[in-house]
Amino acid sequence: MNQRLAAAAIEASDEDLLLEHQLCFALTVASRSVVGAYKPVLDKLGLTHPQYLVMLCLWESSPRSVRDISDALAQEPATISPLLRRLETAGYITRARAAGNERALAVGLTPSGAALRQQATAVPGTMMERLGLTRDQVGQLHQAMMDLIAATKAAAERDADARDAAGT
Amino acid sequence: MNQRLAAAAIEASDEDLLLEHQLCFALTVASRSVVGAYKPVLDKLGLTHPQYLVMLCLWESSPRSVRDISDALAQEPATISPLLRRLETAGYITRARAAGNERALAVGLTPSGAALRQQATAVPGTMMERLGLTRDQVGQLHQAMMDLIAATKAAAERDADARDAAGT
DNA sequence: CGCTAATCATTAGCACACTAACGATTGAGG
DNA sequence: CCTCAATCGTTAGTGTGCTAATGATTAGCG
Repeated sequence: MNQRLAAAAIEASDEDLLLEHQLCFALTVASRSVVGAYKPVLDKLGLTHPQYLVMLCLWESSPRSVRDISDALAQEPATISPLLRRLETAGYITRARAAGNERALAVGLTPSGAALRQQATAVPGTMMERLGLTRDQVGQLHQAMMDLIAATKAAAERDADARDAAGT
Repeated sequence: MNQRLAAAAIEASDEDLLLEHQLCFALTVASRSVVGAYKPVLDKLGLTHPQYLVMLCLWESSPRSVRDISDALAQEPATISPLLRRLETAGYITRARAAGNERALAVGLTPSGAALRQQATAVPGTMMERLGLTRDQVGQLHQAMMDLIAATKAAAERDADARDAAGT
């Protein structure tokens, strides 16, 4: 029965290849569009969107390591590293060796970076208003995205398991 | 009344700055994760995800101009241009001057590029299965993304109008 | 205690994605 | 006709984002 459903679900139709039907396409465009909608707002703070996310991260807790930040943002340390360098140049963060662990970095806030939080408090509300979204709508979309992320994670783990089994 | 609702909607709360509450964050992670989930599948076709979208575009209609493709994919021509060069190197597309308009380009499919469509027909179904999504779920998410895109477009137009008014 | 494996951050190399600036071609108005 | 503005594609420059490789440090295990 599950077999039949699965078979039915993956039955290929020519219409499935239409660009306009692709969820992945709609998703990437939505992501780029929403990030783009943040631009005029974040420009006032002198931040790009990825940099804004790093600052949110540090306003919640600091100092923290590069690995810690990269885990929180679901990105590779290699992506975060140059980003932090730019934030340091901008004068918002400090980068020092962690006490008691010379290989880890302690990424902290400068007074300027800490002060920026005050201006940033207005950003989420401004964006909801700009996009004409209610808190409920944001919450529902957020949940839908989290479910999608969980689905990709499950797929990645199945792939990893399959690789392990093959490698055995 | 609308004023009161709007005011209530944008009332800033400290919790709004929590990374975990940001729709934009969930959206970017979801986008990267889903694109990442395509990677093992598209690797078999020798395509990156953006390249896959260009091919979908051309399988629907070709030859077409760079401008036409960039409009269909909601991207800048400057982004598409080097992407097309790589697809040409891969042997999937041709780039020739358009008949009757020497400045436009006619981007077409090679036999190899046209043949690739057969293998690609399995991709959407494979991805639905990989992510454990039904057609209904995909449709609902797709609609939610389209609504979000429309909201950002409306915001961008308001910004443009405001600029025009200021420039007057 | 000492060696080996794991962890941490960075760099290099590739591919997007954007804005701005540029040369080439075309169209539209005088 | 003919100039001038608009359109087309490309390039340059900046900023992500990834994988792979590297050097430095630490931890774990004999």
